Amino acid sequence: MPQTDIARIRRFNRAVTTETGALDQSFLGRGRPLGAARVLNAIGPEGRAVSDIRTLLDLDTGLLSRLLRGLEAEGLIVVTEDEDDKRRRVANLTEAGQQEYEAYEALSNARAERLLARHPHPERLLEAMDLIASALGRDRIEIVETDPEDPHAQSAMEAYYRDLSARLSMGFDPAKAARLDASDMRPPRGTFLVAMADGLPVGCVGLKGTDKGYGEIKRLWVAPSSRGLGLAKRMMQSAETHARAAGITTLRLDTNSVLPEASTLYRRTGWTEIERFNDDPYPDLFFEKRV
Amino acid sequence: MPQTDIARIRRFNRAVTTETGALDQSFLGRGRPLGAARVLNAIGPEGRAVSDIRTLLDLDTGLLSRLLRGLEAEGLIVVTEDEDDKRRRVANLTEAGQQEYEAYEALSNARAERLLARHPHPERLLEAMDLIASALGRDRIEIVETDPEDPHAQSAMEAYYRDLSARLSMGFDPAKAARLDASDMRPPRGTFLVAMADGLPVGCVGLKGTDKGYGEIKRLWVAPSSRGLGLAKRMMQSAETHARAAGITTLRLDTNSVLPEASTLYRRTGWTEIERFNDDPYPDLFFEKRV
DNA sequence: CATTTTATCTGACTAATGTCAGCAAAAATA
DNA sequence: TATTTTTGCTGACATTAGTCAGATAAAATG
Repeated sequence: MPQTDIARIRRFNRAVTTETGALDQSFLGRGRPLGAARVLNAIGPEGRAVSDIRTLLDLDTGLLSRLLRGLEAEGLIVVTEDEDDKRRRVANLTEAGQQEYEAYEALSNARAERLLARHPHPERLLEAMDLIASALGRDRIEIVETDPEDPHAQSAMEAYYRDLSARLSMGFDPAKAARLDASDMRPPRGTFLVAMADGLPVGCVGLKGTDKGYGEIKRLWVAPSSRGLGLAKRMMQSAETHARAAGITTLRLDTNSVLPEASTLYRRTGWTEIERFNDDPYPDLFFEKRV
Repeated sequence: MPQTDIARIRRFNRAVTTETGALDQSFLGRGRPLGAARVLNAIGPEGRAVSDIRTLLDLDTGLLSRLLRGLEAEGLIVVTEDEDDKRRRVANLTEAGQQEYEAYEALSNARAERLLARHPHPERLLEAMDLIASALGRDRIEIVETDPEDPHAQSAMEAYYRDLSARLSMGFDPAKAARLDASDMRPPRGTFLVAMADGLPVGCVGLKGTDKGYGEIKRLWVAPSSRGLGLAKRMMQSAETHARAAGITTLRLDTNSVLPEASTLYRRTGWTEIERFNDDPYPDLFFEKRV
């Protein structure tokens, strides 16, 4: 690796560690050791099981137990038995705990906000952050089955439509197509898969069940920050597995030649081009695959 | 700030803290507490004054003193008196210390290298890192007087030429122009200023002394990652100050209309367009300013 | 139902980090 | 030259973080 590349990464590391160091300092300003602050943050307004906190923060059982005891003594949390499994315990914020939690939130939001506010191109900065977050967490992208009307699924689809209308020169009316087939992309007929990276959607694909003897793949999308990581392939494989499980033997899809990456992917993964099989105005390429 | 922007920044923060946490873990693998490892790293192959280490790592005098004692006992460093100021002390790595230092370097380089290697667009990743490092450290950009043949100055100028030939459609031969006026951009006739952000050059400008009754501004460049921060303006102001100090009363410069940001800046900061005053083929706009 | 596993807690430590007062030598300043 | 400031060291502590070996109760397993 060239010397300057190393220097650039080093500079990034220094900048980022100073920044997180400064945030930690400001957290300490609230008079609580960092460990306790982190636990409070991990619990969050929804509450969280003790075992989850442990895996999340990678803490020793003893250490965590004592930190929880401390927060309890401060009156910030209550730890109660889990009803389903009485070995497990769940931590929840009290009224006072909520306030403390929000104070910490405000501290980090303020830093984030200041950073964005003083930057000439906030969106560029956010995109750079997305890119790096994806690069660092590439093996942490999870593909999860989601209801097509779930907010994450919706926001992924909206991004897909934005991308599409940016690439297609002709006008494009997403709202119409969107509502039409939501019900066909739910089990048991079909499914909708969202790729989640650390809580944010970075990709999606829909499997639509039909009565015409074949299933359809719809809305394959990958966020710009996560492209080139083979995510589309992973999602397609997952969709095919779901199709087989749903008893579908033939899959079809349509796409547009302004998205050459897509057709390349299809050709490389066993799809064959076929004649137009619908009268949708947007696509101009049609594929089929037996699964 | 919109909810999703916050989520994006949060995701970035999580990704980055897990990454630095993992690096810290791998540092711990060398059997030395983090504090000591950090001190060893701060000393570096060139050695460093104890007081500098203290401000760099923000350590208590007592704590640092003990950490140094520990490293000394391990035979990794020697701490000697500063010759100029006998109160101060300077830490230097021993043979064994160099080896340990390099082992730590190798650990972080390996992480950096792996990150770059597995990314589909390493250059995009590095640019994103530069952007973020600049955004985080924007008040840490320093303008320093540098010899035009210094490596930092050279690499800034090379970047300038790359930028220029990318924008100019016609061919461009930097080597010729480059060598010509290096000696005119040294005190007392002129100067060369480099904007340094945490050890890396992110901008430059040259002030060239001539015998024609005016000085010339040359090679104004700002790295893409640092654009929009008002750096060009700061560098120009600094160059003008140097010009006044060198007894120059009139400044001239040439530029090209393919760089509209540049001419806008000049017009806004008191420069007036004049007739062509040289026969250089590349520029097509000429400015003058009294200082 | 006996045994094993899981989830959590407690006590007893060790290691690491952080803080503070006081000291001594050298340098800077009045 | 007397005084103040700077630099770094040491000792004495306090706090935080991390580890480990039981102990207990509930759930899972055979």
